[in-house]
Amino acid sequence: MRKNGPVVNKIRTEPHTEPLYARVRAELVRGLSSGELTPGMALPAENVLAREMSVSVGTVRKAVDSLVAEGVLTRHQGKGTFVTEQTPERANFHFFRVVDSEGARVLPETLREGVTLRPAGNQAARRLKLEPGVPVVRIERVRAIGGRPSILEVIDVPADLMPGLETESPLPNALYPHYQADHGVSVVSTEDRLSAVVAKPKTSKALCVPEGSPLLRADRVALDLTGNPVEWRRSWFLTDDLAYAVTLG
Amino acid sequence: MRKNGPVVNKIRTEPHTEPLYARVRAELVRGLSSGELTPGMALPAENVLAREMSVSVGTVRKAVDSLVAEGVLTRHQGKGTFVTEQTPERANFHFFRVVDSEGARVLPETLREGVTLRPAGNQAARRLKLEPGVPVVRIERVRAIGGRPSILEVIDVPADLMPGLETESPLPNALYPHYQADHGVSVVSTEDRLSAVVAKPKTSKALCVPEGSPLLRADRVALDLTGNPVEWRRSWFLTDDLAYAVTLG
DNA sequence: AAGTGGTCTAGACCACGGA
DNA sequence: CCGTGGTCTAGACCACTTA
Repeated sequence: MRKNGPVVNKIRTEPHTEPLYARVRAELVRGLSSGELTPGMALPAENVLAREMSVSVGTVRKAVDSLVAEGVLTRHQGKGTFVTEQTPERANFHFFRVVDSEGARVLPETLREGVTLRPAGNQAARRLKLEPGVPVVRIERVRAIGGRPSILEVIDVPADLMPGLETESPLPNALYPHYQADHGVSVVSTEDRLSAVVAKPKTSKALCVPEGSPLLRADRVALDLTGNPVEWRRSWFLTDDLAYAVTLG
Repeated sequence: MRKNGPVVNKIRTEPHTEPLYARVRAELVRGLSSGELTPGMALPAENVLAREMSVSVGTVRKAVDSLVAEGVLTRHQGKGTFVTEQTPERANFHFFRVVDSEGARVLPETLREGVTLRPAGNQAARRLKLEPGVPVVRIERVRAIGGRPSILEVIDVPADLMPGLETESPLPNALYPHYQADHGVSVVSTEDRLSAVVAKPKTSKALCVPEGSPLLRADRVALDLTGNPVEWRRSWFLTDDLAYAVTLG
């Protein structure tokens, strides 16, 4: 440390300006959104970033820390920092919170699936922040747990966000890795609203249960790094042997 | 910085030892669990803690950061760092995730309540990590949203953890602040398992709905800072006009 | 003005991974 | 061996609160 070091930050001029690490973070987010930084790719080393942006390593670390905490970046000591790749494992671990009666995680398999292109309904438009009537890709799937049909999913995705998605059936089991790998769309968070409903003709048929059976309904919007909605999904769960696990804190 | 500064950490001897900030954190947690640090109390200033523990301020900050992130501590610039007080607002915001059909948060009021002392059932014992038969306080409440009975709660709490709780009826609307203020028990996280069930005689009567109506059931264990279970709660929600909101990410 | 947390720097050393 | 992230320090300055 210099003896009489004011040291720094002639850069910062006005008061009430945002912290430097926020700018570094914003710059990283820009790279991530623009496609300069793609999933699986290594970031420049922290000292390199620090030099390029004329800030100290500690400031870069603080910016990277926040993105690591959000799951967007992943650090590997000795190797580097990487853009998190949405693997099926990660998608299932983070975004598919179904457990059996003992509390152990379970994984689904797809039984049937249909993909169509259609205009957005009013509700879809509102949840996806689109104009009603804009084309969306609708995916309908029946998924099984341990061989038993247990989940019906009806998914709407803005068609312009993932062109050609409607031609890609059969889709893989986990959709978020597919969105990312084939369409450059990374889901980083979801907002779910859960309620209990009774099976109506359509759901009862899909899940092979009598009409009137209780089902857990999840109404979910998936968001990307910038908070843009990228998917609207309604799921009906047969929770005889299953539960939807969440932790708050 | 000294010219040739190895500087530090003669303290640390063995390899593979835990980081210093983890020890600082552990020390803070110890103070919190032991009651030296009580809710609402200000911590010693960061530079004081640093001097006392013979570490640098940055290391203290890192330890405090993690506890702030968990909601255990709260920083106020210019004033100090405080042990988070479980206010009804905070409890409702963090741990009561019910929204109306527009997605706006709603608050419940208690309609009826009964408190009894009884031996722990097998399931309660397993969820609370107790021996079966150990005394627990059971709280049963019917809660209303907008005047309509909407939630039935059956709550078991280890009696030795909160002596005299069974005599404190009527209990306040939010229980976690009460646990903390009157019994020194701070809930910092919960684990919920959600499923859909149909109303049985007891629940249908409590919520004034026909038997067979679909209800959202939440099976929750509340944990303190050290991960100890302190409450087991089963709630039945009438989700005609409500939903249970969660965000994943 | 004094005391607190908030930001930022510069530089040391450690632990890990790969050539 | 070298480059990477991980930990830690010492010290400066800023922003906010309180007296």
